[in-house]
Amino acid sequence: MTSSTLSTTRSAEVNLGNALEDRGLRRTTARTAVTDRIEGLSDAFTAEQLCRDLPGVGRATVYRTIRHLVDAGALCKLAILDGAPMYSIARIEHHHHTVCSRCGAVGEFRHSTVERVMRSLANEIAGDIIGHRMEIFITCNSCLAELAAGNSTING
Amino acid sequence: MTSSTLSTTRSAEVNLGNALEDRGLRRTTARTAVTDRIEGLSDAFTAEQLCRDLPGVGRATVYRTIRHLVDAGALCKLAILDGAPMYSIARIEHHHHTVCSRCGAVGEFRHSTVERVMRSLANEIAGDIIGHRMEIFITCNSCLAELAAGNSTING
DNA sequence: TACGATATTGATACCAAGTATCAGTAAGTG
DNA sequence: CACTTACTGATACTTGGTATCAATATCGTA
Repeated sequence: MTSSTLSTTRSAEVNLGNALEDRGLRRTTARTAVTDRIEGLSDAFTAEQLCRDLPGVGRATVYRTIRHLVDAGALCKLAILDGAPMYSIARIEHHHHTVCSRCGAVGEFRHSTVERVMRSLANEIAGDIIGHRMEIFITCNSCLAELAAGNSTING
Repeated sequence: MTSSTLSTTRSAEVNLGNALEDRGLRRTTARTAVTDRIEGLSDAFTAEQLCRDLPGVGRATVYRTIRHLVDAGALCKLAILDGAPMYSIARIEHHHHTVCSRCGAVGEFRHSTVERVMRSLANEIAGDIIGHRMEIFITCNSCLAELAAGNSTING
């Protein structure tokens, strides 16, 4: 649903099929079904969700394709505290995620200060920094709107 | 093994048993075994690890106790990208984690700039920020030392 | 365009992590 | 001590994901 307002650089150049081909993988109908589906999604997704959406493609193939895409750097894998990992198309080179804790919508953002902080932390951390991950938990705008509009949808 | 050099505020006041009692839970032998074991660990751990260490305590009880401790805020749960979530005693009020991607050692650190960045991000993110998580992936000092010392241990 | 080596598929079985169930047991109370 | 209630843990189950492997699709080449 809502994605972060900033840095939603939805570059048209994202092509998951090419990402696979670039790794020497064949362009098969099953893989195309998976990549097309992913490209059609606006939000982050789980592997199981994709399996449900593509009953014609075997579970193993869905999982394998996702793994290839992650290896290719075309998808990024998000560790979710409770529940299965989620994946989102890596449209932005290095970025972080917002996760709405009400509806689960995931957005991407980039903030140069975060990178600067990382560099300054290098002096204080024992060991070599090889990467980082940051997730910001939010209540997204559409959820805030729903909540403001009389909580009509929350009675489950 | 190695934990981050900074902010290892190993305050003696940490008592997981009390944390459970404060929530109205009984102080049973099984729970005491679990909390004692956790307090004896210097590193973050997984639930399965704890089960192996405590063959006298049922799996269900280990998992239940961990869940209670997390709910009580006495343990923090770390989402690991590949593998089971890890837990560490929440010694520091708000902190982040370093995870050695070679040996898995988890350290804690706190950095005021991170918090300041969060506040500045509030203006740029669509929605209400309700929390964040940051993990820094490192190669820890002891792994660096091992690597430097002729890679003798890496042949598995 | 047909051939054939090779990559891919997907049904199945499997594994690991974690939860629900529930009869039996332990804690705490009077 | 008796009794209520919380807790335990063996078991069975669920979920997320991977290994296997015979059958099949791809794609470079003749």
